[in-house]
Amino acid sequence: MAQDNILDLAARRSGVDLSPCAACPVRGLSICGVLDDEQIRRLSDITSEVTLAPGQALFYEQDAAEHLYVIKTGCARVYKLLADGRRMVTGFLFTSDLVGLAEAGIYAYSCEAVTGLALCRFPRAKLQTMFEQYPHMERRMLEIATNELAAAQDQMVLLGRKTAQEKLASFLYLLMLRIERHSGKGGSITVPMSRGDIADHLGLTTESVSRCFTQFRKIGLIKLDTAHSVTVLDRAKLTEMTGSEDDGFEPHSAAL
Amino acid sequence: MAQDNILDLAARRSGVDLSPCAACPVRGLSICGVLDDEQIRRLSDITSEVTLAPGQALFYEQDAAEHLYVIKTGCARVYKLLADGRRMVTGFLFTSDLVGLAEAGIYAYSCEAVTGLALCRFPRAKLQTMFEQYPHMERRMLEIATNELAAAQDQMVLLGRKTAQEKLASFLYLLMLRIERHSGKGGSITVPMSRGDIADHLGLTTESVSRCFTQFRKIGLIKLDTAHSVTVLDRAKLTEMTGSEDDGFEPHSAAL
DNA sequence: CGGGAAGTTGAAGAGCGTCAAAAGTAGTGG
DNA sequence: CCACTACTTTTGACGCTCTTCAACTTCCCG
Repeated sequence: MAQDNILDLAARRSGVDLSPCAACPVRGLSICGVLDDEQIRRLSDITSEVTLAPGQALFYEQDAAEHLYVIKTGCARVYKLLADGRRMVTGFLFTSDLVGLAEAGIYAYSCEAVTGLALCRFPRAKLQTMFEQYPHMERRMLEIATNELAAAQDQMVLLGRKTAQEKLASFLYLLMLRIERHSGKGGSITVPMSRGDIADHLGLTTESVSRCFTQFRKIGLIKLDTAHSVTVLDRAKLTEMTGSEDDGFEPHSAAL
Repeated sequence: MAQDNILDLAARRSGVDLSPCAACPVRGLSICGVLDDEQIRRLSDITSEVTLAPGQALFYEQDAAEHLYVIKTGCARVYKLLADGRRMVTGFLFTSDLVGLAEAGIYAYSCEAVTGLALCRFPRAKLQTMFEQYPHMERRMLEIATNELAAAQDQMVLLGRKTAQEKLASFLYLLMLRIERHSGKGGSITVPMSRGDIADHLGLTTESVSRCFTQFRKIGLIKLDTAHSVTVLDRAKLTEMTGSEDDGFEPHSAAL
C-alpha cells in the first residue's frame, strides 16, 4: 500500500495528463486492461479510491449496488449468511479482482476486508455510460463473469464431492498458483485469512481445517512457518491430493 | 416437443419472412428477448435446431466450445467429474436457459439430456459478429451470466452449509418456483431427474435423497404421486425448511 | 409378462462436527 | 519492556449425520 501511494504521488506530480489509473499496478488486468490511454483517462475521471482496515465491510448483502470495485492491494472475503447465522465464504479476492457484479441493483453478498484493502471505485451509472461508448469494456466484463462462473463451478465440485483433505489441498494449490502468478515463483505462501474464514469457504469447521493443516505438516507436505505462512514442500503430491483431473490441467483462475 | 414442431410448421407455412425464431416459445426470454423483428430474422439465419434423446450428451468437458445453445424444451444436466469418477451436477437447465458459456474456447463442463431435449444452436463465431453490431445482445449475455453467478453462489451456500433436509427442501422450492413461473401455478411438480442426479447436485448420495423424500412425505410436507411427481402440501413449511432468509426474499433464478 | 434399472429401506461404520480445554499469538497499558 | 488480556489456533474425546453396503421393492420398457 505504501508503494501505491508513492506511485500515485509520482503520477500526479508528472503532469495533469497522467491520471492515477495510468500508474496503477492493476492497469493491464481486470477491466482496465482493454483500454487505451485516452480511455484510461476517461475512466480515471469517474474513479475514486477507497481504503479499508482489516475487518471493515465494503458493503453488505441487500445493499443498493451503486459501485463496482477493483482491488488494488490486499485480500477481501465475499460471503453470504443463512437465517441462523451460518456463513458461507463464496470467495476470496486479491489484487486485480473485480467486486460488485450484481443483478437488479442489489448486492447478493457481503464483502469485507481480510487485510488492509485498497480499491478503485467506479459508479455503476457512469460506467454504464462508458460501456455504451466502448463496447469492448462490456465484452471484457462478460469474460470476467464467465471466468468467475467457471471458478464457481469448480468450487461446487469441491464443496459437494471432495473430502476435507482434498478441500484444503485444492485451496492451498489455488492460493499457491495465485501467488506465483502475481509475485514471481517462490518459497512460502502467505495465507492472510483465518482458519475460520477458510473453514467457511470449504464447508468445514475451524477445527477440521486446523487438523488438516497439522496432518499435512506431519506427512511432510507443507511446512508451517506460522499459522499464516505456509511452504509447500511436495508440490506434486499437493496437486495429486486435490482429487481433480489426473493430468495437469489448468484450473480456473477467478475468485480463488 | 410435439407442440414446438407444430409451431415451427405454422411459422414456415405462413411465409418466407417469418423465421423459426419468430414463433419460438422461448422468444422473449434468454438472449432473443432483447431483439426486434429484424434482428431476430438475422439471428434465425445462423440458428439450427438440435434434438437429443434422454441420456444423450450435448458436449463433454474439454470439447472445443463452438456453439452456444438455448433450451427450447426439456431438461438437461450440467456436470463435472473428478479423476476417480465422482460426479458433481452443477446445475439443471430448462426451457429458455442458456448453455455453453465458456472461456478459452473450451467447455469446462459436460451437458447431457435428462429428458428429450430440443435446443437452438448458435455458432459462437457468427454470434460474435452479431454482437459487434448489436451490443445490447452482449449486455444481455452479461446479465444472464451475472444471474447464473448469483445462482452459483446460492448453490455454494447450500453445498457448504446446509443439512441434507435443507438441501432437498431448497431444491424442491426452486423447482416449484421454476414450474410456477413457466407454466401457471398449480398442483404437482414434475421432477424429471433421477435420485442419483439430485444427489450429485446436492452433494449427497442417492440413498440420502430417497430417505429425505420419504421423511418429507411422512411429516406431511409433500405427497409423492410417483417418484417423479411431487405435490407440495405445506408451502410455508417448505420455505422455512430451506434454511435461507427468514423473510420471503427472492432467490436467484438461473440454472436452478 | 419378465428382466434390468431405479428407488426404497435397514443396519453398521466413518468422517467430520461439537464441546471443551490448552497452547500460542497479538494487542494494550502500566 | 513486560505483564495482562483477549483472541486465534491447536489438540483431544465423544457424538451425530450422512455414507456405505446390502437386500428388497417398484417401475418401466421390450
